[in-house]
Amino acid sequence: MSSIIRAKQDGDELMIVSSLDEKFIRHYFRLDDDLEKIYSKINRDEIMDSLISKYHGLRLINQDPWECLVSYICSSNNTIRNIRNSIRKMCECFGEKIEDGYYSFPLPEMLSRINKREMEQCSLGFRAPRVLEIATGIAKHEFELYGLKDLSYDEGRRELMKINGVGGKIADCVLLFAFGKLESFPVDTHIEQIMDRTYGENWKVAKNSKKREEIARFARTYFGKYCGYAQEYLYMEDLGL
DNA sequence: CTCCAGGCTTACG
DNA sequence: CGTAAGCATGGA
Repeated sequence: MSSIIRAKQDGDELMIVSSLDEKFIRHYFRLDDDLEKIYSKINRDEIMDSLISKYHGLRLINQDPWECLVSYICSSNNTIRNIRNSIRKMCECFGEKIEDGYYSFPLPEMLSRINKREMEQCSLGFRAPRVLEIATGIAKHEFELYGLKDLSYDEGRRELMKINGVGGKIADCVLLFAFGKLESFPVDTHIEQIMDRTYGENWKVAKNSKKREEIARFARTYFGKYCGYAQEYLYMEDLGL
């Protein structure tokens, strides 16, 4: 599906120019989410209350699962800047040209035919073979990524973590940003630091690898079933936009 | 030069 | 079980 969406907002009026139908647009931008209801659930303290005021209207999106999965495989031990550059290069090199300067995200079938040498221009480092491997697996129908939408959060997470290069954090990102599992609470380095300095030690772990799991578990009980939205607002504050 | 970045895998006790 | 090195690349 290669198509451009042009969007701008004037006050509370959203203008969309696209060849895609309204149903897709509403789904992609999650326009039918009842934000006030979600706010009332996650608004547990003054901190979240101020974030809700500051970023009022901020929504999650329903990204394509394949694009989302590859993007976060590329995020492993990497900077946001390098991730964006790598994704852009993959689109330019292996995607389809839509307009001047606009390229679609390459499909699994395309990337499955790319060799390591051709992939080097994307600067993916040790992540490149992981991307090519899962592209091949999906192209050959050995892994049914799009079938995961019908699974529960826990089931989907187990399946995603079977993929080489996908652990708990990346699985949580795909579940939240592509499959709309709002009970997902991805904990990366940023969120870990935010949670440490904002919510102290509501979890008991010295400093082992299970700490992030414990933070996510706390967040789920603290913010509730829409904690994914809480994560988005916390992360937004850390980006400092 | 060293250290770290929207982590994960593997090796070793 | 648990912890720690290693991983490619680019920027501070």
